[in-house]
Formats: sequence, C-alpha cells, structure tokens
Amino acid sequence: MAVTIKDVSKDAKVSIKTVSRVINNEANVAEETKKRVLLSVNKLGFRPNKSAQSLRSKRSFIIALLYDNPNKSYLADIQSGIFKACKSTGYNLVVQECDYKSPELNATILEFVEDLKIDGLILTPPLSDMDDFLEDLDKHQIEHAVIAPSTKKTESLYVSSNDYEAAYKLTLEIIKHGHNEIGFIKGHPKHSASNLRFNGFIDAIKIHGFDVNDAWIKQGNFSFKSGFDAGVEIFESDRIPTAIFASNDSMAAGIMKSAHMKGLKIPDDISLAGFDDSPIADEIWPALTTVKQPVEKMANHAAKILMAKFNGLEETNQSKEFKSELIIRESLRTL
Amino acid sequence: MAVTIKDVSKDAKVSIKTVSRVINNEANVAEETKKRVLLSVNKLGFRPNKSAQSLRSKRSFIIALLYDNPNKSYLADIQSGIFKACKSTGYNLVVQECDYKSPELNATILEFVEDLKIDGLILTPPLSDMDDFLEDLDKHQIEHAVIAPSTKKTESLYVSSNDYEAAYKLTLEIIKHGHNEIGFIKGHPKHSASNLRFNGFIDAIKIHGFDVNDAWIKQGNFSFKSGFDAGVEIFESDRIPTAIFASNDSMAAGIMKSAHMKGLKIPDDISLAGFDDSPIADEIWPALTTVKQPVEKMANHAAKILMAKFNGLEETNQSKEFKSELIIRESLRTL
DNA sequence: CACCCCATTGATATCGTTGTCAAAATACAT
DNA sequence: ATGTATTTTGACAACGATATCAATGGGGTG
Repeated sequence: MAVTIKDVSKDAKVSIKTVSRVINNEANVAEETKKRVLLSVNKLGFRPNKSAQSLRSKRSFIIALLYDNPNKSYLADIQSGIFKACKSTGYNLVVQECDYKSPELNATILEFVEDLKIDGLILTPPLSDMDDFLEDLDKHQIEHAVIAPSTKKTESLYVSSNDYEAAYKLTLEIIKHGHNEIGFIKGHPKHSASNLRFNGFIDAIKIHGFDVNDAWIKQGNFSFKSGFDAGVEIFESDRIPTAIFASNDSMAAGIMKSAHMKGLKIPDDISLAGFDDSPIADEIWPALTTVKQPVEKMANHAAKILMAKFNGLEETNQSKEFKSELIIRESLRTL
Repeated sequence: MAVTIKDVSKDAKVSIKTVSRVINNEANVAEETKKRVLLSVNKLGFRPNKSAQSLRSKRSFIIALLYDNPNKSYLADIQSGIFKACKSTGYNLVVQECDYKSPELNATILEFVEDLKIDGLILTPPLSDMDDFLEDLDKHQIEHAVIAPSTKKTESLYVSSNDYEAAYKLTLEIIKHGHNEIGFIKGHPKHSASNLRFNGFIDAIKIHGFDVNDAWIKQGNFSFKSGFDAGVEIFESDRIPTAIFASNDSMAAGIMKSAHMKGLKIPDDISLAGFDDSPIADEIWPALTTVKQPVEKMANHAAKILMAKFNGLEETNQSKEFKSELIIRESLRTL
C-alpha cells in the first residue's frame, strides 16, 4: 500500500492538514513542525497522490505541448527543451498533435485542457499565430506560452528568435562574399518566420542598392520538394543568380539536388545558404552555411516562464527574444 | 460549473451508480435504462472527471512513451504513430526522456508510473533491450509494449521489424549489382537492430561464397560522424571496396562526405547503401538506396495492442513483426 | 492582570468518481 | 402459488488530498 498523508501525520504527530501545508510550502507553519514533518515524509518515502491533489485542487502538474505537423527535428528539439524544464520542476509533459485547419481545434483543446486539468500549454508554429485560438485561451484563463509568434497581439507569454535580424545578417554575409545576384526561397506562408526571414533578406539587399529579381524569388513551403521545384524553375531561366538563400535547410537541400541535376556545382557554380541548422545542414555535402536558432533553449525557457507564472513567480523570468547564430560552412563561395 | 454524474443521475432519474455503470459499459444494465442515461449524458454534455476516476479506480487513461536519445526523425514517427492510436481510443500520451545508463532508471520510471497511474508504457530502443528493466516492469505488473526488441525474453508485448531479413535482401541487391567487395558499417552496439543488420549482411555475403574483408568492417554508432570516420579509414587503405553498406542513413551520409573529400564520386567510384529511409536519404545527393521500415505503423500497432490488453481485448491484436521495404534510389551502381 | 492579536494547528466537509453490498424486481423451476 | 436464482438498481463508504473555519496558545499592550 502506498504511503498517505495520514501515515505521515501519525508519524510526525500532527494533523493531516499540517502535513498538507508543509508539502505545499504554505506559510505559517512553525519551523520546528516543518522539520519534523519533512523528516517523516522522507522516512516513509511519502509522495502525494496526484489524482487526489488534482481532484481537490484542480491542478495536475502537467503541461501540454501542442504542435501541428512540424519539421521532425524541430519537434524533437522543442520537446526536449520542454521536457528538461518539466523534469527539473517535477511537472509532466503530455503531447498533443493538432490540426490547425480543423474547425474543432478550439473546442478539442479546451476539452482536453479541462479534462486533464492541464496547468498550461506551449504552442509551436503555426499554432502560435492563430489569434482567435489564443484569444480563446485567454478567455478561458488557460495559461500558455507561445513559441515564435509573428506578432504579440495577445497577453500570451512568448519566446521568439530574431529571424528578421538573422536573415538580414546572413544576407549581408552573402553580399560580403561578393554576390549581388541573389535568389530567395520563401517558407510556408502560415509560419510567422517566413515573412520575417524574407523581410530581413529584402532589406539587406535594398540597403546595398541591389535589385531584387522577381524571377529569383520563389514561394516554397519549407519542404525539400518545394525547394527542389524552386531550384528547377530558377535554373531553367536564361540568367541564374550567383547565390540562393533558402528559408530553411530542407529547401536548400532541394535546391542542391536540382543544381546537381543541372550539372551545376556548389559552391563553384552557385552558392547556397539555408536556415535552421537542422541535422541535414551538416550531413549534406557540401555542408550548408546557415543560421542556428537555439530551439531547445527557447523551448526550455518557454516552459520555465510558463511554470513560473502559475507558481506565482512572475518577476523572475519573462518573455524573451533569443539570438540566432551564423554558421559558416562550405556552401558559400567568395566571388 | 462542470456537469457531474449527479446532474446526469437526476436528469435520467436513476442513481449515480447506474450512470457510472453506463459510462463504463458495465454488464447488467437494462437496455432501456442505458438509453435514457446516454440521452441525458449527451443532453448535458457530461464528461467524467478524470481525476476522480483516477483516484478511485487507479487508472488514468494515459500511456507513456519512454525513449532515450533516439534519432530525431525516428522519435517523431514513433510518437506520431502512438499519438494517433491514443486519439482514436480517447487515451492521452505523456512522454518521458530516459537515460538508459542511469542506475536510477528503474526507480524513476516506477515512481513515474505510480504517481501518474500510467496505464501502460511503450519502450523504444535501446530501452527495449534492458532485460532487468523489463523484468522489473513485469514484476510490478506494469503493462508495456516494446518496440524492436532484439530477443523476446520477457512476457512483454512487442512489435519488431525484420532487420535481419531486410539487411540480407539489401545485401543481395548490392551483390546483384555486381559487387563482391563490400564494406559494412555497424550500428550502435546497444541497439538490437545493429547485430541483426550485420548478421543479415554477413550471411548474404557468405552464401555467395564471398570473403569479408575485416578492414572494410567498421564499428559505428549510428551517428553521422561515426560514418564519416569509418569512411575516412576505409578510403585510406590501399584497397577500397566497390560498395559500402552502412547500418543507417546518417552514417551513409557520413561516408558520402568522406568520399567526396577523397575525390571519390558516388556511385561512379563507389556505391553506397543505407538503412531506415530517414529524411536525409531522399534529400541528399545522390539519393540513398536504403530500407524503409514502417516505423509509424509499428508504433501505432504497439499502442493499439497495449491498450487492447488492458481493456481485456487480448485476442484481437497481438505482437507482430513488420516487413521492411527495399527502396532503390541512386547511390548504387551496376558494375 | 485582562485583553486582544496573530501565528499555528486541527476537525471536518468536500472534490467526483467507483467499489461494496444489500435490496428490489424479474425470471425460472417446482 | 411458492421458493429460488438471476438480473437490475441504489445507498453509502471510500479513494487521498485540500479548503474552510474554528480552536489553541504565546506575545504584546494598556
């Protein structure tokens, strides 16, 4: 049989309520009593029954990660960051795949939260940008932290990365290598990062007074295939750029393939840059020059500020923008 | 205020206990009563309070996925398969990163299961092969299903893939392309699949009466770097094989890089095969000939038989071996 | 010394289910 | 018609915590 509060209370010769006070760190317990209770707790190996706690106090010590069809390595990194935060605070993590296009999304998640008494949610793109959903969460007072939202319309906690700035810097780096005819592959239109990265690119180009050739700007969706298709199109035109900046690494890999098939060598005939530093960036040849975002750290922070919030420690940590890091590898050539 | 059993019982004019019987599908409820109760349940939108159910009946309708540092895309596939099974049965999924080397692994997980009243566990390699851990689960009567165990020593439910056979067939395919000087990169020694794949390779080689050149057999650990290092070593020797079979795609990508650096072209100068059909296999150039395992389906099945078991439907589904599929791409050349 | 205040403690109700067990209703056998 | 077995139902306890609120006791004040 498991050890209950009652057992502890007998052992420590106090009431069960006092034991409850101690394990919940409530104020107004005499120091001496507290010590005695903790001694008994340890001696008996007492761990509170979560179901009972949850039933009575309507909190579960569970947070949930919501995602919709993300890049696999991105998901793994996010999840790992959150998990580590949970582990250090004794929370548990449940995961929930969503369909951001489903009309029942809101209702489904509200039920889910209510049923499991989920203490808080963490959202990843493209969920991070579904304003009506975020508002619904606010309305129902469901605590949540948002990863990489494009704007901050709601009261939500958030963590973001400097996508705009990073794309700007990477573009500068490409220009510094002597390129001024640069193509760009856009990301998934529903992902907040797509626009930020594109704008960073455009602004860096414009500040140098270079032209943007619309034939070299292609709409992708972050998939390998969309990169490949974009590459095929670009390489079919009579004039090709000297460098292409793809909004993520998978699309850059797609371009690489289309280049190979055209007999173009990278970086000799055409330079390439990606974004994200996903595993493929370093496993492909030549290795991709790219931008690394501290995805795991961001997720970790999101989980921490979320838990800090519903534990009433709002001051300690807050919403925050993380800096990305330029990673120079082999796919960029100096002209 | 949420709707409770009490509300339903009043509305349907029966006792709470009878409502409980209906929502738990217990026997010995008059058909007519059942109908009336269900009507009220729907009318009021009643959903049972999980905390209360869990407290009283010691089940949570939660299953957990345990993993230790797997390949990221593998994890995402596994998780997705499990999640879908959960969704269709109303279960929830919590995830738990483990350290298979930790001496506290068993204790940690036992506590975790007990605290959350986890109904069942799903284990991935290398956890699948930790016999003392599996025995501990048996001893504590913790339901679990194991993905890709190397042997079936315990009573555990399992799903596996035919790694041996698939490696055998892929090797045959390589031989059919005219190769008889073939290298092999082994996988992580703690992963069950590593030996199976190696044995499949060796047996296919031997049945053709070919030699295995020990200098071409390298120990890897499934990482890109270990593949790269193995490639460097192999390509430094005076005689190099005409083909190399790497136990997974990441290592094959590593070999590819080392080949490129040596000025060896793939598949012109050396042929290559991988295993797993991970995203990189199709995003690298030339695309890898490899073996695809139905990872998501396997995980889905594991979750289903697990839940079927503790819902007393043992006959319907059982442990099962899944077939892999040979995927022929560009990295293999006919001599 | 009487009084009040506040920190500390505990008795008891409560959360919303399921488990136990006995009562009531019905079916079946004689 | 009577007794027995079986199905159906409900009253009430129990799961193990927290919430409420009152009781206790020591310290300070006038």
